[in-house]
Amino acid sequence: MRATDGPTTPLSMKPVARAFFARPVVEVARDLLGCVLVHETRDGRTSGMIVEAEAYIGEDDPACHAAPGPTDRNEPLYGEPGMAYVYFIYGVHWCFNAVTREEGSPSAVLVRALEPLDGLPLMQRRRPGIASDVGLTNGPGKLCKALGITGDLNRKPLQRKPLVVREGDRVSDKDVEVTPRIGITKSADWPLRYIVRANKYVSRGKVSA
DNA sequence: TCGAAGATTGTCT
DNA sequence: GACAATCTTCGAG
Repeated sequence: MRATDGPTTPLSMKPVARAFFARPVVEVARDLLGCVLVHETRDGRTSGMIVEAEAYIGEDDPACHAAPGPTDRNEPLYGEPGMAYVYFIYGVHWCFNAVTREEGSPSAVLVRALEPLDGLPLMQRRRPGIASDVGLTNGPGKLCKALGITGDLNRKPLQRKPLVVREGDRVSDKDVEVTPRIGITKSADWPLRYIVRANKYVSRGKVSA
């Protein structure tokens, strides 16, 4: 299945090329599954395999931040594909996106969940009280906190440190599941959420008790 | 200048 | 299952 049969480490994987992001956003979202997000800070390195991603399709998508047209906030969406778009939400959480480009349309992929690989102790330090590794990164706000991602990384290229997306093992089509997006009110039924089937690190949106 | 909404999460009932 | 926390952004007046 994944990188369990070799000495593969995130550092031995090469960063994904900028051209990877200069494609239709739905293709990028699907292909990001299995890739590895690596963040290096002075505290150490944390990384995780992307197991859940959502596509936001430019100005024609009511749920996309670009829907109202260009503003100060969504300006990164109109910039170079392959950049980070990090924004603060609900006054509490950071969310990480990768900027893509679909025929000139400002679009992005929201990374919603990771399977932790490197720096587990550091992630746990950043998220005190979380005993299980599953709970560290199974949500967009959670993974940003675990990896130490903040607005400082907004508009930073994802091809070089400190924040890098590296090539991982490609997830086969039969292991990819497509569902409606989570946590939004506009065009919420559009099937633009891509997840690794049966992966326990995938978020569940509104968690039911 | 003011008010409302938001791509979430954790806690309480 | 329901709701509060907390703040940035944007549209309206």
